[in-house]
Amino acid sequence: MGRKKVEMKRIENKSSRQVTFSKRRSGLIKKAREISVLCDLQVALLVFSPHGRLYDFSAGDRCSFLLLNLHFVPPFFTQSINLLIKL
Amino acid sequence: MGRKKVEMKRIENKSSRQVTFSKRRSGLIKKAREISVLCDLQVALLVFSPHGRLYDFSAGDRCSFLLLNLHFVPPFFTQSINLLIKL
DNA sequence: AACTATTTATAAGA
DNA sequence: TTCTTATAAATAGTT
Repeated sequence: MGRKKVEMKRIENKSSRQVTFSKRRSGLIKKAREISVLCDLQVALLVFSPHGRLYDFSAGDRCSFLLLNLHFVPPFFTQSINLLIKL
Repeated sequence: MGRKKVEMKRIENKSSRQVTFSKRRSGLIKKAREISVLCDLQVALLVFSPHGRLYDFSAGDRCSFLLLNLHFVPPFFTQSINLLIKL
């Protein structure tokens, strides 16, 4: 959709990538909210940066979660854990 | 989009609701994958039934999570906890 | 499970 | 960066 069909690969230009993210994020959140309302479900949407940091979290109007992002110090445990608690 | 504009409220007819869920779920997962690829992000999508059971989990091709859904017996702890671990 | 008339999302451009 | 608009894509109702 849009003036041209876009190729499905990483957008190399940083500002274009940022613009696309900003536009598509709203669209994605809108659609998540819609399916949530229409189909009587709760939807959580989690977006992470390439390095695993939580970048965005959206749960829709009818959906409440508490998200705890726990970081651990390497080398004992290099992963991060996200604790998602339904309220 | 479609033959008519739909009102944003719960679809009461169960089979229509199921059909809409099936159609829109694929669309939502597709869009989550697209933003993930285009913007170089990892996206996790969690869908829960009205009573909090995990119904669907999707993380896209480039995104690996391990999701543990822990249930607790009431009345001591009535909530469920979802442990989302980045791999 | 397909089709297709329409609505909706969005890539470029202003 | 916010608004516009041409076009691609999603999907509601139908077959």
